[in-house]
Amino acid sequence: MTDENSHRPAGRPRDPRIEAAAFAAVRELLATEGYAAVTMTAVADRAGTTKAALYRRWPSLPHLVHEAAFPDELALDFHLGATLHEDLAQMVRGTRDALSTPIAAAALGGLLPEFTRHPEIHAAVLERFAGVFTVLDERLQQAAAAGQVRSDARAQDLLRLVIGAVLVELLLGPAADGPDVPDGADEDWADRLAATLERGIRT
Amino acid sequence: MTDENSHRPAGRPRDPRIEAAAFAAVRELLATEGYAAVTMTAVADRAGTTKAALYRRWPSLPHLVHEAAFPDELALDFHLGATLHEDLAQMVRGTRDALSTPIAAAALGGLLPEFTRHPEIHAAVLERFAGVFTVLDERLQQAAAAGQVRSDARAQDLLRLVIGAVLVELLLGPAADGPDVPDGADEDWADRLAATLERGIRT
Amino acid sequence: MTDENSHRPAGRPRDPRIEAAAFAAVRELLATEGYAAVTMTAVADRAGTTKAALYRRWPSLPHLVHEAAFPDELALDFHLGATLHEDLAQMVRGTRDALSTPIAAAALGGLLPEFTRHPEIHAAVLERFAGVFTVLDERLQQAAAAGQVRSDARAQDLLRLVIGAVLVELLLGPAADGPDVPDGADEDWADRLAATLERGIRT
Amino acid sequence: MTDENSHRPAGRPRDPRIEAAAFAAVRELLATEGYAAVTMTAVADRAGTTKAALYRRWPSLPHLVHEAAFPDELALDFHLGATLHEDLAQMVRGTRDALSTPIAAAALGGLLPEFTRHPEIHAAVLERFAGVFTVLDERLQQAAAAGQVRSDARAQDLLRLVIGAVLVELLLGPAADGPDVPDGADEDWADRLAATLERGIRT
DNA sequence: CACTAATCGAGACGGTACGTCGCGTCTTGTG
DNA sequence: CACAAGACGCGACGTACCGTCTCGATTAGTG
Repeated sequence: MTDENSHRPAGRPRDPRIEAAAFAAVRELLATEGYAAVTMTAVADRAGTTKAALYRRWPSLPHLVHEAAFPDELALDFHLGATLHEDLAQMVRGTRDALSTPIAAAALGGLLPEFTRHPEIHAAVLERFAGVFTVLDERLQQAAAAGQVRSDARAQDLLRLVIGAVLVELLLGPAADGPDVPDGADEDWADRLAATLERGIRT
Repeated sequence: MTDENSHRPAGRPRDPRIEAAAFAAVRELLATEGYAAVTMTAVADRAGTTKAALYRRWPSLPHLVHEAAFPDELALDFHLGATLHEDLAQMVRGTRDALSTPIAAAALGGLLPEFTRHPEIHAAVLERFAGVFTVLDERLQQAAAAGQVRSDARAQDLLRLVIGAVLVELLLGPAADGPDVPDGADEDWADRLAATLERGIRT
Repeated sequence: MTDENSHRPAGRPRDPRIEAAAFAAVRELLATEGYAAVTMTAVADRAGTTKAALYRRWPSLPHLVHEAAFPDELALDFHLGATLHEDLAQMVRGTRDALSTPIAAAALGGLLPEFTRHPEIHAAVLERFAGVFTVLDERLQQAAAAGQVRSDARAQDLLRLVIGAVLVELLLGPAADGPDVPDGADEDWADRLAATLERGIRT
Repeated sequence: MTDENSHRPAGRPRDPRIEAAAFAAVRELLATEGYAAVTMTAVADRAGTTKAALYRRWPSLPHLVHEAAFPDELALDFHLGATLHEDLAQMVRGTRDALSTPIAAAALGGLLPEFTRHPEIHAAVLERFAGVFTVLDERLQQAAAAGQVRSDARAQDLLRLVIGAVLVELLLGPAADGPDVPDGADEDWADRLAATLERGIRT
C-alpha cells in the first residue's frame, strides 16, 4: 500500500541518532587523540552505544572512519572562468583544505594501510575526487580549444600531481604535526604550485 | 692506549645475525603478507629469535620496518649532463623505482601513518632523499646559470612534486596492489611527468 | 513482578563449560606437573579457552587454583558419640585425607605463600574448616560438661594443632613427594596424635 | 709447595665480599618487599655485583634465599633442667622466634613451593631442626627414665607438633601479615601449647 | 491483541599482539 | 680463574582490540 518499492523492513527500525553520534565520536577521537585511539570500543563508548550497533552499520572500523572523516564528495565551490592560473590555484587550495583538516589528515594516515585489505574504501576515497576530476577535465578541454594548453595535457595527470603535492606536504612535510594547514602549504606554496603546473601544460 | 671513543661497549656483544635475520623476516613478510602481517611476534618467530631481542635493538615496530625496508640512502646512479628533460626523467624513474618495489611500497603504506607518532622515522625517511636533493639542487643552479630554468625554481618544490606523484601512484593508484611498478607509472608516465615539470620551470 | 534481586546480569551469560574446563585443567596440572606448571597460559591452553576468559572470572591465578583445588567445604562425615579418642582420631584422619590428596597437597604448597598477598584466599581456605571447628567445638563442650576435658580446652587450639601436624607431614615430611598419604601420616600416626591430644586436654 | 692437601684452585680467587653482600641484599629484599621481589637481578643490583657471580655460587635462586634466610642451624640456647613444662615452653618459644622473624617467614613462604623442584633445600631446611631434635630426644629419655613421661613419647612427633603449630600461626594465623610475632603466638599461646603437650606425654 | 522481526544495551567469546620481566646460560674484555 | 656487563632463548605476565556471539528488553509493523 504505502511503499513505493522500498517497503521498509520488518522489525524495530534503527535509531538514526546512532549514526550521527558515531560520526561525531570518530571525529572527536581523530582530532584529539589520533587514529590509534579510534577503536570500536572507544567509539561505541563515546557515542553512548555499543559495538554491535556499529557493526550492524559498518562492516569494519575503516569503513566507519572513512564515512565519518570524508562524509561527502569533495565539493569544491569552483568559480571558474577566471584565468587558468587562478582556476588551478583554486583546485590546489581546495584539495589542500579538504585534506589538511586535522580530522581528514588523521583519517587519511590511518586509512592508507587499510587500502590493501579493503579495496572498497580505497575506491571510495578516490571517488571523492571524481567531481574535481570532471570539472578539471572540462576546464582543460575548454582551455585546449582556446589554444591555451597543450592538447596532450591530461586532467588525470594534473590532478594526481596536485593530490601528490598535498599528500607530501601532509605526510612528509616538516610541520606535519601541526593542526591545520601545514606551514609549507601556505598561499605562496599554492601559487607557486599552480604557476608551475600552468606553465607545464600551456602551449 | 686504545682508541677511547670507539672502544666497544662492555658485555656480550649483540649477535649480528639477529639484525640480518630480522631484516630478512620483515622483508619477506612485507612482500608476501603485507604490512598488517608484520608484527613483532611474527618477525621474531620468522627470524628465529625473540621479541626481547628485537626490542633491544629497535624501540618500536616502525623503527624496525623502516630500517629493513629502506636500508640505505637512495643512491641514484645519476648520469647527468644530458638534457634537462632527461635528467628530470632520470630522477622521476629513480624515485619511482626506489619506492615501488613491493617491499618499499608495502612499508610506505604502513609507515606513513606512524610519522605522527615517531618523528625520528619521519626525518630518517626524508634523509633518504637528501642525496637526490643535493644533486637536483646543483643541476638546477647550473641550468639557471645557463638561462635554462627560472631563477625561482626550487629543488625542494620539484622533488616534492616528484615524490608526491610517485606516492599517489603507489598509494592511490588503481593498481596499487600489483607487484612492482604500478600500471600507471610506466615509462610514458615518467616522460610526461618530466616534460610537464621541465616546462613548468624553464624560462 | 519478577524477583528483582535475583535478576540475571545483562549481557551474554558466561559459558559454564569454561569454569568446569578450567578447574579440570588446574587439577590435571597440579596432579601431573606440580604447582609450578600451573600458569594462566597453561590452564587456558589445556582448558581450550583464553587467558582473557580466565581473568574475567578470577582476579589472579591463586584465586583460580584455590577454587579448583578446594571446591567445597571440608565436609567430614562425622559419626560422633563414640569415645573422645575416636572422635579426635576421626578429625585427624579427615583433615589428613582432605589435605593430602595429590591435588590439594600440590595446591597448598603453592598457595600458602600467596596468603600474604591475597588475604581473601587466606580467609577462604580457613573457611573450609569452619564446619569442622563447629563440630569440634560442640563435642568439646559436651565433653567438658561431662567432666571429661578441661574447661580451658579450646577447639581453636586443638584444630590448629591438627592442621599444623598435617601440614608438617605434607610440606616438610620426608615423603612429601609421594602420591597420596605421606608415609609418616599413617593410621598409627593418627592414633598417636589423637591420643596425645586427648591426654593433653582431658581432666 | 704451599698447599696442605687442598691446593687452592687456579685463577683469580672469589671475592669474599660478594657472599656477604648477596646475603644482605636478600634479607633486605625479603624484609621490605617480600619474596616476590627477590629476583636474581634485584639481588645482584642491590649487592653491587652481577647475576653471573651469584650463579657461580648458588645453583638457583632458592638456594641463595635459603642460605641467606637460614644461615646457620637453629641454635636454641636451651637452659634445660627446669621443669619439663618450662623446657617444652622454651622449645615452643624458640621455634616460634626462629620462624617468625620477617625474613624467615617471608623466605619460608616463598621456599615451600620450591621444595618439589629442589629436594636438597627441603632436606637442608629440615636439617635446621636436627639440633633441636637431639636435645629434645635426650630430654625425653631422661624424663622417661625419671618416670615423668610415657615411654612411647617420641621426640619426632612432639617436634613436628610444635613446628606445625608455629607454621599454622605463621601461615594461617589471622595476623600473618604482621611483621614479627603473630598476635596469636604470644606468651600465653606458648604456655598453653606447652602445657597441652606436656599433659599429652606425661605418665 | 497476539505475533513476528529487527533493533537496542550489555557483555562474554576465541584469537592475537602488545611490551615487560625473570630465569638461567652464554660470550665478550679486563683483572 | 673471577669479575662486570649485558645479550641470548624461553616463556609467562596482564591488557587491549578485533569481530562475533548470545542474552533479555524494546519497538515497531502485521495478521
